Amino acid sequence: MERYDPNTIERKWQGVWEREGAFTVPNPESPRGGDSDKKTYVLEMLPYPSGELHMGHVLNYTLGDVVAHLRRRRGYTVLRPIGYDAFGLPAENAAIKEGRHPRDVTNRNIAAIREQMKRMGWSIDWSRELSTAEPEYYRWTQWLFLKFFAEDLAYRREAFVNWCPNDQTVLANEQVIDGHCERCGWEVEARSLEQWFFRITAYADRLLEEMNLLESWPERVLTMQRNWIGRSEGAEVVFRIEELDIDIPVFTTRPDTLFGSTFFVVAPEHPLVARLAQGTPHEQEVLEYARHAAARPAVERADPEKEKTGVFTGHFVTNPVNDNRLPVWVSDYVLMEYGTGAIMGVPAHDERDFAFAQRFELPIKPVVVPADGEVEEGTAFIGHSGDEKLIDSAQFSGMSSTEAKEAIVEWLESRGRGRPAVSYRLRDWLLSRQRYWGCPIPILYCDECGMVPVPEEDLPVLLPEVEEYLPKGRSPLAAAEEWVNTTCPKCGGKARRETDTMDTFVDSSWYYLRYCDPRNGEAPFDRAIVDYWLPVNQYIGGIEHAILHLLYARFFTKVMNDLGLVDFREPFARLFNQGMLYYHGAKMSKSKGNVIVPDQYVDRFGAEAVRLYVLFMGPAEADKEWQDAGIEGMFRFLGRLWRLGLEVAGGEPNGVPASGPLVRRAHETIAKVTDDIERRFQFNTPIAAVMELVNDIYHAKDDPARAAEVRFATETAVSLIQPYVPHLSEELWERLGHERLWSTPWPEADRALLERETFELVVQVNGRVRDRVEVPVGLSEDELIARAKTLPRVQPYLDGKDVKKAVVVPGRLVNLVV
RNA sequence: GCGCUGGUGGCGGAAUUGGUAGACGCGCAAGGUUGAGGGCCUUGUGGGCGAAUAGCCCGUGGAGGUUCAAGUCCUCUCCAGCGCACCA
Repeated sequence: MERYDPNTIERKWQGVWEREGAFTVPNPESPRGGDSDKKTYVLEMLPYPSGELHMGHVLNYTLGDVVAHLRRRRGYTVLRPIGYDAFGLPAENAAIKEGRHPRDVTNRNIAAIREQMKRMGWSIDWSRELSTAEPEYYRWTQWLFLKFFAEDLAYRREAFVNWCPNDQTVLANEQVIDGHCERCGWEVEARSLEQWFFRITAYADRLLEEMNLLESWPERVLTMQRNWIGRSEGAEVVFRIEELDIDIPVFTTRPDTLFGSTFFVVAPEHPLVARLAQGTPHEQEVLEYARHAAARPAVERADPEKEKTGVFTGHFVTNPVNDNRLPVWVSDYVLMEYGTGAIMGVPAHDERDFAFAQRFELPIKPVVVPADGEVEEGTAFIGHSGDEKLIDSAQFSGMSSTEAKEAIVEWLESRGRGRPAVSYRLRDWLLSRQRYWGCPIPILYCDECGMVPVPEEDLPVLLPEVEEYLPKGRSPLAAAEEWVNTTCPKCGGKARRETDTMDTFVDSSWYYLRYCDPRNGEAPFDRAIVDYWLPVNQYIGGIEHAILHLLYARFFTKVMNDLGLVDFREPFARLFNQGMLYYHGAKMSKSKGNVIVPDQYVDRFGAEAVRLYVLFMGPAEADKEWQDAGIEGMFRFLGRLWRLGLEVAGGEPNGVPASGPLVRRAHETIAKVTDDIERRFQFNTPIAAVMELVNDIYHAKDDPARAAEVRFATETAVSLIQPYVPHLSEELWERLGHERLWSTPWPEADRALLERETFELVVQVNGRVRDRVEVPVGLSEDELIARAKTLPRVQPYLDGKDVKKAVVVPGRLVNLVV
């Protein structure tokens, strides 16, 4: 018999698909009238072309491929594009190392990845392929930036920013992990620099509220985003320094504890620090402390375990609720970036303030007590119920915490000393980078006109050629003098170009829209086409993008909705995070050197054994350990299916309508596979189900009387496994005398055949299984109990005992309680 | 410290609504096919007692509980992974 030769089969069908444009999907003629109920946009996160495709990608794209194939065969028009997140530091670093242009490195990597993807046989519409580093694409990234700029959603300001001394560039907050650069692991410094920001904080509430528009997102991703946004309701309370005639507001979530405030703290970076220190005996000490604190590494400063530090300024603020004078301190446990950069110290009810008060022997004054029970000694009493009672708080004493919050803020508001306020942990998105390989920011600086956006018709602002990519703390673009020096489009005078480039997360915040209309030269996309395809029905990617990419993309979509560019507010209706792959007990990563590249396995077992194995390994969302032996099992199964297919194809095509137990098994398998993929998003169990069917067929295939059954069941197995192994199944389908399985309607389970005439009744005595017996369906409960009692293996347990109770689960079991 | 997710044979895992624990695959063992090996086909394979393909007992990290019935629900606890963590 002809051997199963995956490489020949795979190459053959990949050629056919390409020639026939099997997975190319044109946009609807009139997208506005398109039936969006019959479309599916399946999207996987676009790869960063870092060199090679690894098994994590293989899992990601194979998942999407199964969904796409199934959807197509169920009558949907499926959009399934691919592209490359092509700008970014790794290509630039590789370029520096190899002495080549980042573009060459990137294009070489893209070519390699494309080759690998084609070899895997994914059903991608290659006509929509895009790269974010091509001028045809980044032109529109710049265009969008200008739209944001016009709306004041992109702005420039001097700010303390995260600076990575190794990569010589700034980082967004989201790219700093435990005070270290996400990419290279160096300790991040705080530096005050002029930088570009997107005003994502203006959308904080909508990013929270509009989560309810999402159909199906993992709860943990939503939680992570909620935590990241960190919305806190509270009040702004204005304290006053009489002798300096200045008001300092603070933000607090606990206005009910205002009477317990015994000190006041401002952040070392607070703009009033210098004035507070001026002329006091503490001046030198304060300024020294502020300078020192600002220069401290962020990691060290942010460690809650370390002892609190701080200095007294010599000044006092007046507490607006009781006119108490509170000493003003400077301490680095107060952050300039959150709230107002100043706090009221309430040591009795805040752990951090408690620690500070203990360190500097400041008074601790409890003003809230539990409704019942005792306060633990030596800690701050927080209280979470809201029922806690106020004491020593003037007219508010006796109120519950919840009542007092409202009453005190109201009282303050009536005196102009406070108001309700909301604070967020989320900061504006720092988007400028001092690196070469990114999208240039389309802004000019004119001596006369100031900051001037590049006119739309002058886009794209192309990346200039430079000699040297090595970062030196300023953008390498600054060296391209001819490019930097230009004329002002407003006044015609001298102007200089912005030399920073954009964070690559800007590029990937809208790529899913460009796929809809990738060759549009007039606009980033046609609105009607985008409105037809979006939202993405199923987005698939790694959990590592739970915050960064997904939050940014949601933000971009909301802004574009406000600008009238799109008519939806959330880009991704359903999100799925596949699990991480481990090898030899560790997360696969380049630095650990345990990345598995598919090629070696594709060479030996074919792409389809690899595709099958990544899905068979376990639940798609779970982290899993790659095992070489596992893939051999898949190869064996495919060989088994191959031989079965050839054997059946070589037999008589049987026109007699098939019936029998195998036909029923086939229909049960159809129901299981369809339900598992479509409803349960479970990909491993359908494979097991088809394997079971194949095993059953093997037991019947040598009986000539069952040839029709065997043929039907075999064809069903081939059809059901097609989304997983489209090449092999296509080949067998052809040999079985059919054409184009990829566009053959997905089989439907025959309800009538699923109905059974008998079932196996499980008989338990006192909850323990004692026997099983095949009985007809439709027996009454009493009849089932009677049948159960007569069973010889059950009888000994009933001997001489009364059956006190009998529980019947229809169609399943009888439990006799004695 | 707080939050989330998970813990099932030698291994990866299945068990969908509280109803037969261990599907399917790997590994291992036996038989068949074969000149041999590989491959393929068939059978067996959670643990214990047992000659047994007779039967019984134990068994889903641990301890309790609810229930006729618990891998599944509840309480406590241990372990692992992930997220957050001076955010007022």
